[in-house]
Amino acid sequence: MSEAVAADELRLLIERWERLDEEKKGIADDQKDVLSEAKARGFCTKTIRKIIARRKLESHVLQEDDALLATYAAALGMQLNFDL
Amino acid sequence: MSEAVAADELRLLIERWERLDEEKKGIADDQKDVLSEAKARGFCTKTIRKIIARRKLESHVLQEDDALLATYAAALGMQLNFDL
Amino acid sequence: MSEAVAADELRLLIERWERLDEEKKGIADDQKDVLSEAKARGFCTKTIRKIIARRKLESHVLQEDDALLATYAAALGMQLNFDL
Amino acid sequence: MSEAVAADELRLLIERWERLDEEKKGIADDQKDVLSEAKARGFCTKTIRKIIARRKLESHVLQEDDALLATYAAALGMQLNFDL
DNA sequence: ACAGAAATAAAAATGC
DNA sequence: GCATTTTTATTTCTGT
Repeated sequence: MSEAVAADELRLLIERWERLDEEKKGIADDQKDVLSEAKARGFCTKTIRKIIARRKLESHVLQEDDALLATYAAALGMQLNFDL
Repeated sequence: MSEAVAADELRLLIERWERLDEEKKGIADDQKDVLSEAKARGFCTKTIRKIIARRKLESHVLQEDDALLATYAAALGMQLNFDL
Repeated sequence: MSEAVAADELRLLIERWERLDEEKKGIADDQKDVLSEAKARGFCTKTIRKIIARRKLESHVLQEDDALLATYAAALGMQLNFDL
Repeated sequence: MSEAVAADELRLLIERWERLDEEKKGIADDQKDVLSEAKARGFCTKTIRKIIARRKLESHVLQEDDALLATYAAALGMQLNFDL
C-alpha cells in the first residue's frame, strides 16, 4: 500500500509543478503582449530588450560590493565605474 | 512635449515587463520548492524531470522522433536497448 | 613592488584563461559547422544530437536510469513508448 | 547502397563532432589548471571569475554602438557610462 | 524558411 | 555530501 501512497504523492507533486508551468507560460505571453504593444506604438523592441538587459545587469552583476574585486580590478588597471 | 509623453510610455511598458519578470521568477522558485520537496520525500528529481518532459510531448510526435533515431542508430551499428 | 609582481601574475593568468576560452569558442564554431554540413546533406540535426548524447552514456548507466523512469511512469499509469 | 553511403557519411560527421568535443574538453581542463595555479599562488578564484565575467561583458554587451539605445536610455534617465 | 540571438532548462563542478 | 554556483545544451523567438 505504501507504493500506492508514494504514487499519489508523486502525482500530486508533478501536477503542482505542471500547474506552475502553466502560470509561467501565461506570464511569458503577457510579456510578449507588452512588447507587441510597444511595437505598435512605434518603439523598437530590440532596443527595448537591450535596455531591459542592461537594467537587469545593473541590479545583478554590477552592483556588487566586493572589496577584493576592486583590488584585482585595480591591479589590472580596470575602471569599475558602472553608473548605469 | 510629445517626447516626454513617449518617454513615460516607454518607462511604463518596461516597468510592466519587469514586473511580469518578477512574477515569473517567483513561480520558478516555487517550482524549485516542489522539486526540493520531492527530493526530501525520497524521489529522484532527475527522473521526475524526465517524466515531466515526456508528459509534455504528444506521443505520436515522440514516436516519429524515435523512428528516425532508430534509423540513425542502425546506420551506426548502435544497440538501442529500450527494455522497459 | 611585490604588489606589482602579483598584479602581473594575475594578469597573465587571466589572459591565459581568456586565450583558452577563445580556442574553445573556435572549436564550438567548428562543431556548428559539422552540424550545418549534416543538415545540408539532409540529416536531422536534432536526432544526431540525441545519438551523440546516447553514445556518451555508458549503457549500464543508461539502463539504470531507464529502470527508474519505468518505475515512476508505472506509478503514474503512463504508457512509455520510449524516447531518449 | 546509397543507404550505406549515407550511413558512412553520418558516422564520419558524428565522429568529427566527437573529436572536436574531446578537444574542447582538453581546453576546459587547461582552464581549470589555470585557476588551480592561481589558487595555489594565493589568488581568490571566485573573484577572478568575476573579473573575467566583467571583461567579457565589456567586449560583448557594453561596446555596442547603438544610437537608439542611447535615446531610449536618455528617455528613462539612465546613464550609459561604461568605462570598464 | 532559415539563420542568428536570447531565454530556459539540464548538467557539471566547486566549496562548504 | 549537499547545496550553490557555473557551464553547457536545448528550445524559443525575432529578423531577414
